[in-house]
Amino acid sequence: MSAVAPTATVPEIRIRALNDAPFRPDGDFVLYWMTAFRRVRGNFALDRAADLAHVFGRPLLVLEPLRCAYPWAADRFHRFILDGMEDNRRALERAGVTYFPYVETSPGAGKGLLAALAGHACAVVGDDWPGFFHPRMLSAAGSVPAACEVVDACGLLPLRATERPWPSAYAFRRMLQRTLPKHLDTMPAERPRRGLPGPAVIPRAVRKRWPPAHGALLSGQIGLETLPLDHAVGTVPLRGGATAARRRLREFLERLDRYLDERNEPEAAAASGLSPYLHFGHISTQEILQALAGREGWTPDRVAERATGKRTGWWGMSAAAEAFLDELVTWRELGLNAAFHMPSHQSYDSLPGWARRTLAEHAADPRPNSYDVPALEAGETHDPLWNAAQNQLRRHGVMHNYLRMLWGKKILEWSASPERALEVMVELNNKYALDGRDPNSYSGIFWCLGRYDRPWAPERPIFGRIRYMSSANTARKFRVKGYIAEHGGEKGVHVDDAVST
DNA sequence: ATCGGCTCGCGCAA
DNA sequence: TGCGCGAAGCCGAT
Repeated sequence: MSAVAPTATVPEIRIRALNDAPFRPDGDFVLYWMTAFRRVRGNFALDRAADLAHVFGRPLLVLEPLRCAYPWAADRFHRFILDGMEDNRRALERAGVTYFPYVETSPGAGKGLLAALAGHACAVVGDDWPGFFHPRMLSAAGSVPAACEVVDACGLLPLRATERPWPSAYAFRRMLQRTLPKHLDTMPAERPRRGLPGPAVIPRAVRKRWPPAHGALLSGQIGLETLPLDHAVGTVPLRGGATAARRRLREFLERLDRYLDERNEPEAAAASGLSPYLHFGHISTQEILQALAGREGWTPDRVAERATGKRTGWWGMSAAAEAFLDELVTWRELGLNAAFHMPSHQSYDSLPGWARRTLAEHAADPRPNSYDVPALEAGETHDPLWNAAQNQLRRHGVMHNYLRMLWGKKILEWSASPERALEVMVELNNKYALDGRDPNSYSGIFWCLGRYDRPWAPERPIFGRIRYMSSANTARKFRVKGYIAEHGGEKGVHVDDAVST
């Protein structure tokens, strides 16, 4: 099927057919079903849909749906996604592409919309994403009445460029250094293709049953009170969408030199803060790499010949840029690799053998401190640094990178079993973190339990040979007083937060 | 302040 | 088969 399809701009390896239905050249439009890469720039899936629309001489219709009944659905995620939808609405309007934002108003209301539109389409193109509910959703989507394919716009390395899960960042990095160069010269488009026929006509019956979301909902003039969400989780004072992502990227690059020495300092705003935007697909790795390249005067021919697996020296950029790229590319795509190749990556059994063994040997150790979920959730433990980190997560939807590790280690220490610790981490992270439910969130959580890590001595209670971390040592190594003052206790609540609840 | 040792499994060189 | 090496650690010795 893809033999008749043009692949001028999108590499074949990123395209996957979900069924063997033939293209329908006399369809009314090509449908792009946007669910993971919620952006118009740097999006191979949108590029592919636009290529097909061009070939068939038909309009492109972009459907961006938002369900309300997925696990942990809550105001903060809805608001963040809606911000992005408003950006997409504007950008597609400028490009002359028809945009259909759909926001479910009751659980399951959106069921049937994709199939109904597919019935009129030359082809359906969707987002190939290995995390959360996507794999199951995509395998069901193959039954729509049209040719349906999904495109991998996850990162620099196509998911299908590897054939197995990697056990360590070091080995994965060495593979990347060998493999990435041949993928760096194919970049997605910087803006949606112009000049396609249009507008696409959405059938009346479809508009009637699934009315497009009101502009005032996207722009925030209408609130989320009427939607069936967990309103108790609250919103966060962070704007979503591609425009905010781009602004954040520019700010980050202005202070990139601080990244090297200060990214682990809880009180320094040295980290990129891009994780929520990457999670919802509001910005692409390629756009970030291009911005770095511009700042560093870098071109792909600067990469080293030898693949050593070392963290620095391969890209041929400044030390700070390379440290950031190791997060953005090595660690992020390592998480995607796990999600893609290990359907069990969210289950305890996917931990390495040595980790499960040592944790099992200490499963019966007494737990001097233990807290139930409500106490943890509210940040009411004996540990002020941990409480501050948890409060930051609950109120802001993000947590400082270094403290995120400590946060997980303490949950292991305070839980009745490592399996229970995993459940609690997943619950709190997915409930409150904007980048929760991301493959990277899972690799971060599993790292706390030994994934991608090695055993450490001495063998300790509860942890066994799992790497141990303590709040006392963290306080010794970094400045944390201001962080605790800012996020600890009731007076840490900001005006923004008070407004949001 | 800095250093080594602790411990396991991998991937590569031999 | 051996060996070097690893997301951010910890602890005690110097």
